[in-house]
Amino acid sequence: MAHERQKSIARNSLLIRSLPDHHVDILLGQAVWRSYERGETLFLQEEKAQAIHVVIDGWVKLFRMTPTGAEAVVSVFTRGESFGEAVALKNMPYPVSAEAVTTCEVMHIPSSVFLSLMRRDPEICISILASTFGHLHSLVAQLEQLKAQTGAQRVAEFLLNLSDCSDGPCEVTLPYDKMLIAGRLGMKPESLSRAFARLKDAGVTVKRNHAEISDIAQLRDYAESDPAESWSKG
Amino acid sequence: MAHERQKSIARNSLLIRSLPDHHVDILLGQAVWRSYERGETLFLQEEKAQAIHVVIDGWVKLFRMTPTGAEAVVSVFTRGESFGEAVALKNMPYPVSAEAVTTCEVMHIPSSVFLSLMRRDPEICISILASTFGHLHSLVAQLEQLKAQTGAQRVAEFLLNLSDCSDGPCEVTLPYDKMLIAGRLGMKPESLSRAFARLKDAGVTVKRNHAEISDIAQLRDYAESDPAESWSKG
DNA sequence: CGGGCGACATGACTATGGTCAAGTGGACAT
DNA sequence: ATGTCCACTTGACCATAGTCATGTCGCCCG
Repeated sequence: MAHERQKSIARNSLLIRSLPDHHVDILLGQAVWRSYERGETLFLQEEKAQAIHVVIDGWVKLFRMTPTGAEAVVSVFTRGESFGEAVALKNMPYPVSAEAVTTCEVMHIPSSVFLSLMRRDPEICISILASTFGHLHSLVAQLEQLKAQTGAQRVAEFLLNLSDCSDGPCEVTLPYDKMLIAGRLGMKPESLSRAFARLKDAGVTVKRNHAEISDIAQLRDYAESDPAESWSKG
Repeated sequence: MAHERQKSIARNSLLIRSLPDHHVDILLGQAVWRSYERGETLFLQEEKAQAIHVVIDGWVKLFRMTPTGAEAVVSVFTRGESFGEAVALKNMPYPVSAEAVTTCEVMHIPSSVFLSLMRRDPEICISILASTFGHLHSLVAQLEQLKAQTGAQRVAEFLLNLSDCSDGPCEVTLPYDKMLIAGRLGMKPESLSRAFARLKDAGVTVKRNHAEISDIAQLRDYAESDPAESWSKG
């Protein structure tokens, strides 16, 4: 059963916030609300999708198991973010598995509910397309990063995304453990450690799950500089 | 103006093929048909999207320019494939640029046409979501490949995707030049050369734009084997 | 026919990042 | 307190792939 706090987070999610109130009430009313413990599975790759998922609290990761058993993290979602839209509405098998990274609360909207609302009001499609586009865009950005940046630069961007200020010094808290951050950024934990070490030159100090950035602008320069130039003199 | 051959390719595209005939006729009737020369730009990153694009013939690449000027190829489309669906319907700026890789023909469907049809028949949303899901899926697959496979393995998968037979020997023609293949697979042309050289051990011979595979199954084994094991013994 | 250009191949060198192995240090339970 | 577990760090080593330089081949153009 949903408390008001949970419903309000759901209302503000990218997926739902632009819908008219009477539709939102129907969606929230028919949704399934669940808690997951750290490590619990939400669904597995190849499973048939039957719901759209909205994270209310905590963190959830999407990942793929490669044929050789290695795990590739595709994305990590938190409060207000949703996933599975396109898959659920087509009743297709998930291309990824989902697992709770921390204790978390998730709202599941059965795709049938969404589908019947869509028939009544096509505007809802646009909401879904908007979130789906968001995912598309973030995957494209990840691809660009993997192809064009070094590990340390990807870590720099990761920190920049966490920080809310736009210049000067800043502090950020790492939202989940470093093993997962490494996975999300396409590297091994050892490499992440070394990337953090390198970022010391760019004014970043990391202690526990806390990072201090001495100058946001400097870090941004580092993240976007050409890997070829200016490193030798490190 | 569209010939019948062009219209028939459009009808068979993933985006359009599941729509009812009377809608398809409207879409094809209002589409803009254009030819592009090799190197010509279809649209630029950050430009506002106003149409959905369907490739009728030739090859089109989507790519991003990084802040440092490097180019990251996101995908390469050919006959029957469409792109820009989610972006166009939200009137958002393209996250990528598009360029003709060969001389090609492209059909542009103004998003207004799609939107008005959607209001009449919500089923159309599902078609759009289906193509969008396809793109999402292929990006996820690319991410997994980049994170979990070596260059030579990615080349092997690329060849496997081109081949239509499922075992035994096989010949494939490289669909566009090696510089672009390298970009698509996230490597430099030099590395692609070396990757092809390595694949000789896996039974692949490349001459010009023609590749001979002595045994599809063997190549598949190579593509999915664990990078860590079995390589030292070259 | 010869010159030049661009795609592609190859060699030498370097750097990024994966692997393995040995630590450190915090959290938690007994 | 003390031991154990696990995340994390660090060092040594090596494979992969980027960079730079050079060389070859095919092609277009005069």
